[in-house]
Amino acid sequence: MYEIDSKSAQILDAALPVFIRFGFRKTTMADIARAAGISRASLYLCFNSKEELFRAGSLRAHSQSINDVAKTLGRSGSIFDRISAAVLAFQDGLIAPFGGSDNAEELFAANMELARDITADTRTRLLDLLTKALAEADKNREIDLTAVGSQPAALAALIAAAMDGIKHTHGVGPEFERGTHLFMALLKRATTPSQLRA
Amino acid sequence: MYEIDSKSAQILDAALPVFIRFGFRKTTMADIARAAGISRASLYLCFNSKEELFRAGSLRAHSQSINDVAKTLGRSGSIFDRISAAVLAFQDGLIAPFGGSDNAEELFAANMELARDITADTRTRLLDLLTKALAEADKNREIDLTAVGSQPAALAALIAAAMDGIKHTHGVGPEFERGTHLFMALLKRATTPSQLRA
DNA sequence: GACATATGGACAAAATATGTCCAATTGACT
DNA sequence: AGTCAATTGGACATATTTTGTCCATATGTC
Repeated sequence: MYEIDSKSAQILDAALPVFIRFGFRKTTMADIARAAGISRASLYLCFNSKEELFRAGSLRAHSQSINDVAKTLGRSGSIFDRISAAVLAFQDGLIAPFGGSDNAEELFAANMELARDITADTRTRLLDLLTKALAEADKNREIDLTAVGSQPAALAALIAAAMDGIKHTHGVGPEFERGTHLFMALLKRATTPSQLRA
Repeated sequence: MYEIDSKSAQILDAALPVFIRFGFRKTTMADIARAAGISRASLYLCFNSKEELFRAGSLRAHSQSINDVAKTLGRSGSIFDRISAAVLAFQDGLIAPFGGSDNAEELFAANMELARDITADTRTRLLDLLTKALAEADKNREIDLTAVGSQPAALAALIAAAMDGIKHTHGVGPEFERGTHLFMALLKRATTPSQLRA
């Protein structure tokens, strides 16, 4: 749906570490051009402004992450293993690169200012993917949603919300992973069909 | 000799991490004021310009380091153990804080531009301290400089030069420490008075 | 040669930073 | 309450940097 030629992609890849290093505000188009090994004039041939470039970068990162999620959900394995791996992949792609940076906050704020829609769209798509995966697992009797009186979409929303909360309080390190696994274990136990339980 | 009131010191301590994070060029007086928890107006009461502030910071760092060197050389122990510890202390104080930063190069360049004299003075004082320590050890017969046909000042200069070289090629990590120890072992073996040798 | 693409440099306009100033505020001390 | 010194936000002119645009000139590629 979104097309990005290889030149633009190369520029965005070069721009990311620059934004991480300096933050959005202190990063100049000259900084990015230098990092990408091209002239400032050429840079403006691809992106009309720093805002546009940043949006493209955000879109690229979000697209890659949601792509990873779809791919991960499509693998074999139990539904919760796949969801767990997918959610971790999502965080790895979108959050981890900024996690260690002093400028993470400022960059996140810039993203909310300039690319809120992209972030919102991506979240919608994430929920969609989770919902579809849950619905299919429900149909296959791998899980039993009636046991918790819920619908796939509602459960998908809960999972995403819980991930947000865990990320928020536990950070993005290994603690996040542990929290995710625990949450998934709870979810698995709660939705295992009764005839399969011990 | 150089007086710095506690307020200025507090400001400089707050400024250091800011310079490390953004580099000299991208750091603004507003950034520093914010980090120090004071107003920009107050900041200008202490330092008349960013250059002056940077010089004061450089002076502070160099003074602290040379102070550590003097203290370390004054301890008990063999002359080479003391010199080794002193040189490591010098590097730790002056280089290590910047070592990990992406902006180390730019900051070093800024220092050479704005505070070359301070750096040169400090080096002179370092050589002086080393020279005095070596001369005393020579007088005490702990070492025998005639064995290598040298004078304290010349040997001190060699040590400092070697440290520079080791830092330059080995970096500032644990490799620097290893290189330093090896060099000191060589030096010790070479200058041990013959009547004490195996 | 024709063509598309990249470049350095120049440029005005916009945005930021610098350094200075002052009236108002704060808080400690008498 | 009154004095004093220190700190502040905000205004300000100036200087510097950044932006976004343009073009004449390379630098290949077909």
